[in-house]
Amino acid sequence: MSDELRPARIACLDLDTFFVSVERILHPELAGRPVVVGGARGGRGVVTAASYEVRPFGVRSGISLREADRLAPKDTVFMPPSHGVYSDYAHKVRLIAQDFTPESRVASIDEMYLGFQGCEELYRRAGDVDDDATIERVCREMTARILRELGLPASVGIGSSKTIAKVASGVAKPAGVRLVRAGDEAAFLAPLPVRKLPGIGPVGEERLQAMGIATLGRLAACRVDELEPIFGVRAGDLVLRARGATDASAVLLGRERPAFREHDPEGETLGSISNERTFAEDVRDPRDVEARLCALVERVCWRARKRGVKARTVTLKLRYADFETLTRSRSFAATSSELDVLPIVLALYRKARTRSTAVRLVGIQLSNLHEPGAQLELELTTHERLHRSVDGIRAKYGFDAVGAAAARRRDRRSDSGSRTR
DNA sequence: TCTGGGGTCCTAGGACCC
DNA sequence: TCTGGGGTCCTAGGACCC
Repeated sequence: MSDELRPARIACLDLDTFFVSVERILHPELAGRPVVVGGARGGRGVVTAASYEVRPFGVRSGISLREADRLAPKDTVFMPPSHGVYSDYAHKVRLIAQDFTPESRVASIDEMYLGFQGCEELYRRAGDVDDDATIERVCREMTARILRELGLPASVGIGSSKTIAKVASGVAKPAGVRLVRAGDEAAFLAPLPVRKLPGIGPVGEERLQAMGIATLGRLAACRVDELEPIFGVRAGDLVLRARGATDASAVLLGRERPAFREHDPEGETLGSISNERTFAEDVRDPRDVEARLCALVERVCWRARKRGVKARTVTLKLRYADFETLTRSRSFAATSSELDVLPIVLALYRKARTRSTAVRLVGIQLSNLHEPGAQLELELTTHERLHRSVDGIRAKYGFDAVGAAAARRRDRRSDSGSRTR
């Protein structure tokens, strides 16, 4: 069979309860104990990862920490996430995976796709006649090595498209490998609930439920025009994928997630940069809110400069205590300086904050990003010179080492006197 | 279920231009 | 004499993913 006709062989490598697994490496005494990563017990956030020990009690990622506290056994350990450490481990996993195939795409911190078409000869042993079984064996060797060298359990799904591989990896958990052979896709998907298909979330699930469609088999039998009112232009794609079709992205593995993209050769989209913060307690005083906005603007602008991009649009996000959420955005000449962005953000905020209700969350997003051409030293504005020196210090000591927001944080700490050295 | 934080992509109306 | 059509940008909101 030629390369064009041979069905793609794609593996989805997914780390099991990744954040929990890393915490257990750092804190071996957590092994076998119920663990929730997300924040302090009863805090304001949500669960980002729950160990298998607490799942039978209904604790899963996405539920509030308060709810998790109510459901979980008393000896459950709650801990805040340490994202920097998780990134380090994710990187080590990627290096191991790349030993097995040169074709890989990072999908998120704990998930990647691997292409195996064309590798079969490399891995075939004497007597091997079944290439699917060969790749399945290789994937088991890969997860065994990740467990042995890093201590991280992982699962793998193998199929003819990213969708099939992804769904199969979910079925394989925990610590399993699930192969779906070419031709078996529709039968594999049919009994699964619609929610298992990437692209169908809580809203889509509910709307399908209202139409009496609960399984992917039923969805696969739908006509596209029946689903267009619900899913719009995505209807056709969803039906095809529910039928197990191999989409165009399957062979090429698609693009990397823009969050992990270095830059964009075509120059059409560079994604966005955002930071948002839910306050430990709702904030009523507008000046306090403005101080938090200032810190967020500083942070996103710093990240933009690190990436070497300038933004043409800023979006303010405001969530009141009663959860009413609004966004306000403004476009302007491309910049990556908080000295340009902050006045715009403050004007947006003062206009948008029409209620006296306390504020729960603020967020800042930079979008409409552009890569400026190389600049001569002489062309740098005063602002840009200032940022260069500040960012140089941050490169050594981190974001919080210097800056207006950092100064205010230090003030607050010494004011409260709660911090001792 | 009193609901995080980082993203992507889609929709839809209005402005503005040709 | 109230009237076109297409293209593109801006703005606001929402679904979804991990």
